[in-house]
Amino acid sequence: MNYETLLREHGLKVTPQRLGILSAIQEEGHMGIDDLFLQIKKKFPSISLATLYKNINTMVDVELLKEVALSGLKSRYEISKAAHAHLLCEKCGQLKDLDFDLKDLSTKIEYDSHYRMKRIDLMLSGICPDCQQQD
Amino acid sequence: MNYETLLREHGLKVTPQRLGILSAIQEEGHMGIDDLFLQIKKKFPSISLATLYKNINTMVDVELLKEVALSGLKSRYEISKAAHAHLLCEKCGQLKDLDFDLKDLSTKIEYDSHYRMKRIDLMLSGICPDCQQQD
DNA sequence: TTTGTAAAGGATAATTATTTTCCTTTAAGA
DNA sequence: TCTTAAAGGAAAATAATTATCCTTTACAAA
Repeated sequence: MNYETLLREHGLKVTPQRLGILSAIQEEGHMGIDDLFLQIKKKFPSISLATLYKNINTMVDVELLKEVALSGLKSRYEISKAAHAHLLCEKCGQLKDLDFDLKDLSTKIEYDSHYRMKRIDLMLSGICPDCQQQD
Repeated sequence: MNYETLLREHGLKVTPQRLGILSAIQEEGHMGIDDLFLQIKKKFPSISLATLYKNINTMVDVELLKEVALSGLKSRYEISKAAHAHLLCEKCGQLKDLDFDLKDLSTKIEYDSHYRMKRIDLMLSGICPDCQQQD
């Protein structure tokens, strides 16, 4: 994926920090602010947490990133893509994408409810196979 | 609904503040901390915000309440019931239950993924019919 | 290229959100 | 009634996020 193009397409300036943020998120799939800050500091030791927050917010605003809200935990962020489901392990915190297309469901509920639908999120949470072993 | 029984069944003491919190949530369907605090102050002007937080947390811990996480907004809380979907209006903030049973879907994904599933949430968001008019 | 400028970065302060502490009060079982 | 562990309230402490202000930089127009 070309992050420079991605940023420009969303009307944002290309900066080294932004490129670093995007590649870190892409590499992990999803990241929370704190992990992201630790990760990004490896490449940019002087980056400010405020810069990270500002960039996350602007990228969410232009819908380059999507915030995944989790109950009881801080949000994670992912690079926007077609609506899909998420699977969270409540023990180890790993968040995975599920290959489950939500478009048809969204369209159906849009039709039934008369809402102009913007977004659909399906979140499953439980204990992953690895963590089940450890009990 | 009998809130005294509900509290006792979850091993919690019955207090006037807790009864007030539960009936406020039930009346509205879902509430965030701040609205809940305003509402509950009508009946208990001296209630502390810390008390509200503590009660919400304990009731979530014993699964009497469920936290509904929303991206970009503070969480809402609802009284636990069978897994159902939610519909949020991004403009007016109203959150509604959708009569959409998620059990079968959860069971299927549990089987496919080998996770021990604890929870499933389906959240749709968009603009409600009323707010569409106002544009 | 150079240059002008709006936007981005970094440090810090400020604000907002949530939790903890500590003392008083109360629910509920003995 | 008592007893006591838990709950309430006020305030302080901590965590999370945003705003401010000055410096630096991306980038487009000359």
